[in-house]
Amino acid sequence: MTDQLSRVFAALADPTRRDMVARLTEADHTVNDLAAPYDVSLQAVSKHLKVLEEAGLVTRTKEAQRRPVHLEAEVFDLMTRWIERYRRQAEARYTALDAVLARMQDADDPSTAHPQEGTAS
Amino acid sequence: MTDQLSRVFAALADPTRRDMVARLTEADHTVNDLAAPYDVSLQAVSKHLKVLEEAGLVTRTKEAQRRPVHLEAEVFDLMTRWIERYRRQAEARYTALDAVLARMQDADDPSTAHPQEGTAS
DNA sequence: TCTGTTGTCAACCCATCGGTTGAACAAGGT
DNA sequence: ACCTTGTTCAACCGATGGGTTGACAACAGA
Repeated sequence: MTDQLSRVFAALADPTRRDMVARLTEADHTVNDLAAPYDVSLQAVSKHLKVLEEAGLVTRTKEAQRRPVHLEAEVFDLMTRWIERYRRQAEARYTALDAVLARMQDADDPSTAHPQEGTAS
Repeated sequence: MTDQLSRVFAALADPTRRDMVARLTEADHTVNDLAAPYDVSLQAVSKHLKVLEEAGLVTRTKEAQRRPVHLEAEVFDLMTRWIERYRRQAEARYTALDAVLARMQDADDPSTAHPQEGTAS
């Protein structure tokens, strides 16, 4: 799980981290500030922040002894690009190719099983 | 991690599973079919499929002894809704409030250090 | 300089994840 | 009734994830 896209998805798979991100859209926050609503230790929150940071979702600038956390919204684009790309493709298939697929399944031939690799990056 | 949104994000945090989803946008596939490009066991792929299914990303209809896997693209909306909501919020803040923030920083007064709390759910 | 605040690092615990192998099951084809 | 094909279940393994506690670093203010 080295690529950024994976890290971003993984980061947002946690409800606490999603909530943090949501709150960070309103304003920057210090770690303490950010930790307040959750009933976990400050260290746990610090870990969450580290995950978000490694995903590129937030940055921390050290300002005196407090490190305000700042949201980097551009990373969202990484996800939306991925999602939109495949969603559009899927939708196209469901609408225009509906009848065609039905026919293809009808003509399904196990011997020519074609794993369908395509680009599949 | 019980909510669907978390499950969807977690499911897509794995490159292999993302690749499967990508390929499923082109056409439905059987498990064998789907497993072909990867050099992991068939059982591993079956597990991945289970994860995708529990996230609501795919459905399997038993047809004869093979279980064709079908992509459910609507779940994508769940993510895009979440992402777009907060991205728009973040962007609004970055653009409209840019100057305001700059001025606030300028007038920065240590005694009124204002952690910027706002509503902070 | 001593103290309090803010945050991180380190070690540990337990649950989950992604992978394996081996066995089982279910539905055709012959 | 077989055997083959397609797929899943079960048990296990090492790595990772989210949580804890305890110690420590860095700076502000007295």
